[in-house]
Amino acid sequence: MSADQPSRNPDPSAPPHRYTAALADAIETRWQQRWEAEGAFRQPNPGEPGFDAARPKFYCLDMFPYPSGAGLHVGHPEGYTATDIVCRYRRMHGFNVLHPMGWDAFGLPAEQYAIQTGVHPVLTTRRAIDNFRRQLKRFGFCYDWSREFGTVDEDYYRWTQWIFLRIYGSWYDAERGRARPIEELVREFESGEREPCLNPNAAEYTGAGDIASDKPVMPWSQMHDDTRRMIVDSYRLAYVGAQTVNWCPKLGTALANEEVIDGRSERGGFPVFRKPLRQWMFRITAYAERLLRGLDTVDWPESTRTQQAEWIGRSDGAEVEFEIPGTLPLRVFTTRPDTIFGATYMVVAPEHPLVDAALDYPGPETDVDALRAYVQAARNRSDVERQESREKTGVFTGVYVRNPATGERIPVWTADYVLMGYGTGAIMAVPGQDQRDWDFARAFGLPIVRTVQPPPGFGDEPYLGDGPAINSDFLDGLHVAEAKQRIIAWLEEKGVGRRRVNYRLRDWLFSRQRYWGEPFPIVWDERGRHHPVADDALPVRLPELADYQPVESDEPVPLLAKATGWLRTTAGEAGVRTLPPDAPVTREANTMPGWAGSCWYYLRYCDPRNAERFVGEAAERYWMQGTPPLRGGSVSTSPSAPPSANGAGGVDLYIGGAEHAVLHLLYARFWHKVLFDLGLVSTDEPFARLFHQGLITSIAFQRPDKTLVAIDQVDLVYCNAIPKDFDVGHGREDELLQLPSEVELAIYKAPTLKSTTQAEDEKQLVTVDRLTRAEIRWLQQDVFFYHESDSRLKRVDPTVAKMSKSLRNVINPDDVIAEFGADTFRLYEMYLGPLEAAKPWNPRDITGLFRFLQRAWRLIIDEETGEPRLTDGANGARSASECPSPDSPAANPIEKLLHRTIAKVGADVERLAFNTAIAAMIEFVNAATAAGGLTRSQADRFARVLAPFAPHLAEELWAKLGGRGFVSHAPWPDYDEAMLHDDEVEIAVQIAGKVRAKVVVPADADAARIESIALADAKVQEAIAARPVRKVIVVPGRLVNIVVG
RNA sequence: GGGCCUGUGGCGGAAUCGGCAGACGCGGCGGACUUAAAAUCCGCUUCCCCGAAAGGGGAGUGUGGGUUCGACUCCCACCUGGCCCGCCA
Repeated sequence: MSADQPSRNPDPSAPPHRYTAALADAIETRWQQRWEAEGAFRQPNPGEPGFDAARPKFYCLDMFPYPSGAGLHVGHPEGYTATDIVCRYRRMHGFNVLHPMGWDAFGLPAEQYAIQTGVHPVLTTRRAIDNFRRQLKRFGFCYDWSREFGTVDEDYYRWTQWIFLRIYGSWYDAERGRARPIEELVREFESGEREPCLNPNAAEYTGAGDIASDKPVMPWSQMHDDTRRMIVDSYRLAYVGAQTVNWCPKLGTALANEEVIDGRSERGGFPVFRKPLRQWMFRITAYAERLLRGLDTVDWPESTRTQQAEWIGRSDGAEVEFEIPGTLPLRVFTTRPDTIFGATYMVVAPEHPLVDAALDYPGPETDVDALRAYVQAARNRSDVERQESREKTGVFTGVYVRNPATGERIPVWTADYVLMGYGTGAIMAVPGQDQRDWDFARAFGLPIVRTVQPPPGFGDEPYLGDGPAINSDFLDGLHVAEAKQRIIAWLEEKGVGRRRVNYRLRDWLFSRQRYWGEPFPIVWDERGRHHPVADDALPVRLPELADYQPVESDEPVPLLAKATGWLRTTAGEAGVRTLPPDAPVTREANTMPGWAGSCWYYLRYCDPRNAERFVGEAAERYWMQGTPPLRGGSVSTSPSAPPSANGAGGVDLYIGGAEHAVLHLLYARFWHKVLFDLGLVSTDEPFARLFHQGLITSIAFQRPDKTLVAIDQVDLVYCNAIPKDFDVGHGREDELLQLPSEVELAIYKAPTLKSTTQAEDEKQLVTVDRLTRAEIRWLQQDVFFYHESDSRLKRVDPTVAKMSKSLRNVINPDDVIAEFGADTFRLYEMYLGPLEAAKPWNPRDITGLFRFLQRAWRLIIDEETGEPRLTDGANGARSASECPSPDSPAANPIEKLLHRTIAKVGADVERLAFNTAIAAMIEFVNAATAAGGLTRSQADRFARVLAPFAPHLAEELWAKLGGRGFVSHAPWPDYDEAMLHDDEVEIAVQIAGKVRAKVVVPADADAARIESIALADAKVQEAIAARPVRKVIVVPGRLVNIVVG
């Protein structure tokens, strides 16, 4: 703690052993050193010395941080404190606890920072990690730091690359519903068991709709090697595909849609083009159904499961073929095949092959110039731009198809509201039952036929609801669900359609043109074919690069292409066995995206130093599945062995932000399922229980027009003395504050983000009587003002806002720890409110938790001597003689309350309700203080209850009380169930729903007895006032409700 | 446009299964201690009305309806604030 930091209680006259910030700092750093020196939280693995197989396991994971140069913000310790409390609590219950921490350190921000400052990301990342580690250790979190690693460590990304190769070397067997090694596919082709044709389920081939149905022209053995390769590659779970991206030549990189504004880059304003780019893709779509179904097996927040399900976006419908005379049919996907009789025209995406065909071989009605102009304009527009305007645009292609249901010839249009990336890139337009089709038909004068009868009085708009079919031949009268079944059966019978499930999920674009990421373990030969680097040649190290400025180019050039010495090598040098050693090769110069490292880090924590395997089998099984370690050597896991029997399990508790609800959690599940299918991990899902901590927000101020005011941009004033019915003129911008004439304002700068008690010269706004100079305090209402630039005083309202640099409302955890200590910080964040809720940081409130720790300390420790001050057990008893044996308790209310506190805190920790657990401890300390103190046994047990929350203070108390070892290792105290119940309870008596009296009844009284006691009560009789009693409801232990006539 | 969440004193929040609304903390007010202040300790603190006080009465969990002996809690509609997804056929 630096000397100029403010600290609590600087008063030298305070007792020498008061719990001050300085004492907290001394206690906390001392215990942190002892924990570290003695390896207090080191958790051995099965088979290691000190491992206790008799204990149950608990794997509790935090989302590891991206170590930015800015250091921790207050959101990090929120989730980390929560898991820390649960881990400490479970450890005290005798669990083997795996509680690791590491660094998600590859990624864009470090690289951007390097570009700006010229400092290499290796250095900035190392510095940021050191700072994060220092900050986290200062919180006293019980991580097993011996398991720490970063995703940038060669020992780690070596295995990230290894897993990539496993995915690359796998295909998804749709019949068996799981991934298998690619060699098994090749064997099936060789044996003739499987027809050697392109993968019919490959997204990159289904768009056009034709290739997939091609039958093989020759057996596998006679195929050219390149043909075989193309077929095999079409099955790989990692494949090279062409994806249209936003390409910015000036920045030399592809940009996300969010980074492109009006066709220019958000940063720099450089032009951006849509360009197909050769990219590594993951066939995550193969897992769509598994990823969807798995959501039912995990204990996750409902909202997150819903979000993932919607992201996957399953829709059930049909694929229908519309005949085009003289060529292949146009295939569409629809969720409403029942409306096919109302399909009056077709629309294809501007990128659809049919459009190109129409341009190359225009029909008599094709307006080639208009079509070409429209298509070019549409293709160059980004998705974002396409969505900006809902105005329907489009051009007729000149092509007609035949509606298989009506037999009618209907026109094919192209329009950019149809997307090439979904379904088949073509739709049948049914304006009668679809808003978009309706709008389009209206705009271009196309016919509208209703095929579902709308309810009477329905307006001039498409009808999306249920109703009997009309104008639909044999479907007429059927409701939607039944009509769907009937028409699908009909389509299948006619051979022009089939039932089909479609997913919104797209394949995962996995390569970036950046420097600061994992290199791919792939090389390209001279003929442009990819080859894997052999497992034993890993890692493919990220080359040193002095210049990581983006490459300015019209053609995509990944940054690693600058490392020419690294880039061009030979197969032997690169460790590629599928080519002769002297064959020249070019390394894959793309890098993996930031998500890669976080897809499997939870597995590495189980066994982070393993040099032979990405995670040891026994360790993985023990921590992920809970299966006891197997004796007598290794288990055979042939890659093709079926997945282990149940596959249930995963990380027991995973806490992190909801911003990862979809991407990280979906990507990690995908990798995990591939590893599971290959028999490399033992569970089907990685995270059994997931929880999101809420965002910690801060304050900002809002002008009447709702614009936000940064807290230091204006001269803020804090006031709690405005008369409550005083109108401060909120409504008009230019209205000045007008106070009654006898009042003048004394205005001081407000200490908005510091605790008010520390502010000495930063006085609050007060109102002063002009005659007497006396301070006037009317009421308890917070009113805030600021000086506008014209120096007029105006009112602003405090509001909740995200912490941001621009609003100057960011809290630095280091400052808070310096002022109060880590234990207070931990308690404060946990006391703020429910863990999952968004909560505003209010510096004013921190002091309450600090005072609680002070009272807890003073309850047990004499502030003069620093030694325990304990009572003989008569505390709270009516008299010492009534309480013969110290903690026995019947007559000792503090003992009873302690039992209840132990029970309450334990139950609350289990349900992650830390705020109410802390409230219970505060109540206990207050009651015990009032009662005069605790016995040694009570103090001992209380220290253990406090330990998960304020571990440093608890260790200090424990040591002073003569406890052995660490309180962190002490068992959680027991409670006596009998102590939780009173002999007598006070229950409320309601007359007609209003509480009119309270009566005391024996706790075990039955309903009839309670009723008679209640009715006998004088107040009750008075309230009934001789009205007839209609009914009496008795809820034992709660209340009596008397219904009168 | 769709989906999800949210709304309780001056503030953060509590009420775990439909059963005494406001636990606990902050802030505020009053008191003790002190030359004084800070710190600490004690008491009061949802609002309104009556009362010197003890006490009594009424209202009350965003708004309006409903179910129920009883609703912060369940149902319907609406409003506020927030988050997510968006022409997904």
